[in-house]
Amino acid sequence: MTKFEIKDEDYFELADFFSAFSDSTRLKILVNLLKGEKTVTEICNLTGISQSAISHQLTKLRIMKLVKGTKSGKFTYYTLDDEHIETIINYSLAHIMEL
Amino acid sequence: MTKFEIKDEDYFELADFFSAFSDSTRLKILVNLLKGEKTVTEICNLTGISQSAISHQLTKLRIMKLVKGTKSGKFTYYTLDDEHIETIINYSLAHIMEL
DNA sequence: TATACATATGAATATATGCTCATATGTTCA
DNA sequence: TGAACATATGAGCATATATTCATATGTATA
Repeated sequence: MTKFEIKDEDYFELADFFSAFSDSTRLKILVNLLKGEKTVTEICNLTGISQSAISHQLTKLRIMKLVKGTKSGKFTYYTLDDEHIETIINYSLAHIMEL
Repeated sequence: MTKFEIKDEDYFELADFFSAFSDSTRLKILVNLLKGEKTVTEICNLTGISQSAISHQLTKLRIMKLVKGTKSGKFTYYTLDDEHIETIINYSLAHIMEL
């Protein structure tokens, strides 16, 4: 049971948070980053999704503070920037597996 | 760490699952149902959202098997139909409160 | 230095989504 | 029975979203 008051703006913030996980491309990116740091090209190869689409989604994930990108030479190394991602994805994955 | 293989279709299913939580109206409905069974009109009054909008979103939540509606006379009593909802919402709520 | 590689990003487009409005269906009760 | 109430749903509309295509920027290397 939710024990505290949830303000109207909290619902929008919460909806935005869940939106980050509501797209298969972003989920694929996040799941791949669970295994460790990756460059954009590596994520493209692992997912089979175009460079542009991956880059656009990484930008969104960066804005949402879920991933972090570190530039080094011609590469940008991406890592997860939020410790809750793994728990939420694994919990929800276990959930849909039950169905 | 995710220990098993995630199939391509699983990503779409997972994205659909998160989509259920990615709208403030649906979140408001779900949070209100955490407190127990409610009729459509009660949810409208508690949220200040129109009957039509609530009914449309309840239909979506029903299709996604997150809520269940039981007709009795002129009322339809809605309840949560998935034990994971409370955990996921509370965990994510705690998360955004940290920011 | 010229070329290939790595990444980011704007514009255009197609599709999805959520709301309102109107209305249909069914129930209760005076 | 007729009016008020409760809910569901289709159509239309406005907005959001994801992708592709083209291109810009920066780096490495032959």
